[in-house]
Amino acid sequence: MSVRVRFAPSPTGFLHVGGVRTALYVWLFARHHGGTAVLRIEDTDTEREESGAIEQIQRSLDWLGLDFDESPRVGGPYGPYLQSERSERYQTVIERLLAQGDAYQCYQTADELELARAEARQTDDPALPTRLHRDLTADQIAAFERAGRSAVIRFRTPLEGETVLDDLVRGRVVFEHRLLGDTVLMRAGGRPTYQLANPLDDLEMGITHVIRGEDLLSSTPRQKLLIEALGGTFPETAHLSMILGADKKRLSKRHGAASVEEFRDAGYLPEALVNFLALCGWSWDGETELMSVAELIERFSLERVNSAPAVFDHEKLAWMNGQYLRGLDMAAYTAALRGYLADAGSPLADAARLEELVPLVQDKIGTFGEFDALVGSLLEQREPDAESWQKLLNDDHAARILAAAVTALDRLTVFDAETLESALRGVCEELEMKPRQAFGPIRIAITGSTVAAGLYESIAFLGRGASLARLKHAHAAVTGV
RNA sequence: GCCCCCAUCGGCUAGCGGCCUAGGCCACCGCCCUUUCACGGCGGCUACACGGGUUCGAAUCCCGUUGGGGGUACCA
Repeated sequence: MSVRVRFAPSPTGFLHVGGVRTALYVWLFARHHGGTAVLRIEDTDTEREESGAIEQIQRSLDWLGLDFDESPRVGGPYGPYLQSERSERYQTVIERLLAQGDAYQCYQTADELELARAEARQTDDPALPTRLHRDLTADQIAAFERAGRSAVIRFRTPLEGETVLDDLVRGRVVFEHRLLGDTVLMRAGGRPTYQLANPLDDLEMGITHVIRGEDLLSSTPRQKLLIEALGGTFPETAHLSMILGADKKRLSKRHGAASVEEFRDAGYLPEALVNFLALCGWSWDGETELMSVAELIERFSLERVNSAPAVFDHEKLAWMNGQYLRGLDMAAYTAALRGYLADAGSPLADAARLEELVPLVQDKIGTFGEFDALVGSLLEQREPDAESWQKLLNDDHAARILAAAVTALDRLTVFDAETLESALRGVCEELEMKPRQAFGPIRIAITGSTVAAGLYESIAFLGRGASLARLKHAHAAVTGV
């Protein structure tokens, strides 16, 4: 049987790293097995839905290169892929469950429920409050209806026995039925809950493997029972551990979880994020770190997914991004950089000589976000970094050095990095100074900062006129003229 | 409270009874390279949560404790 897996986010906001990791594993699993990756949007809770969230999720997946075979956008044979458009199916199933006696109306008010829950805390039957209306007589139902109460539909969970789950990453997990409670399948307003829509859609969409976060592990037995009541076979499951923040707390939207788009905006490459996330909870041989998407697809397996939670390691991601950046050829680097700058709204995106700067920065920066600080001043005239400039002004040798540099560079007819190097080394000899000492003021004069790309290359890029102008400007500032 | 999951260096992890005086990567600390910052190279630091078993032998299996996480919604 062909593998069919799904990623089923709810549109409550942006896609964060935990969600993406799940999406990635789902996608890798599908691709590895030559199966089908489905994207389904679980928008059963209109209250929590955020407008634009679906588009944002789709955009993030696109950026990462996770193409889903069936989705709200591209459609597919099992659509619609928006739960809000599948209402009649849920209604049909509810009627069937009611007729079978596997579901029933529950008329409890919120207050009654809360009271019952408070009382139940003292007993050894925590699920009791959920089944108070499980055996209502026809008269009682009629009375509630006459009183104008509306009912939710609950699943009649077996009171005895247990459900065993053989999870692909967690192994055997056993749940006692008496602790499960009677799940609400349909809200009073007639809209389904996740507990109904999710497993039912999995069944109807022919999903073979459910790959999702561990936060959904405890709802699994209820879903399995429901599917079995419907005569269906519950899919295999793989529950992934949570991704934690530096404080070991679960990463979530309200807990410092970065959205995919934040990584894009910070200058990360999608390939790097994918590689990194793949390794966040999975490993191939424990040694190999850098893997292309094709390699990930070939090597990915649920068996090698780690069951322990993982702390999101920003440092390592940054390192990995640098590895990817350094591996790009000049054309690809330029294109990616230009794209990044354009997205960031930087005027440098249109710079004609952008490509010439690639050799100056490629080995130095870990994200495109660092590009501007390093060489931005070579592309446009800017105010120097205040701290660096102060350092220049405080340097007793600055005036001599800058004067000598102006003289030396003024003589040059060829203005390439090599010529500049020998000329500047000549300056050092003339002044009897170490390059370390002499180049500081020159760098600040040229780039406006103590931290910059290679000095000779920077000067060469700037060109004779601009370089001399900057050196003279700095000289004037230092001598107070 | 109750239920479920998890537990190897600071972080990500390898390890599925002897190959482990525990390997790789990131970070960190030295040194080298060097025009700053980086990159790169070399070296170093540091871990099997604890207590009981099982076994000739345990990081690896079992039980307990502790700690962390998740769930306990007419959220997903």
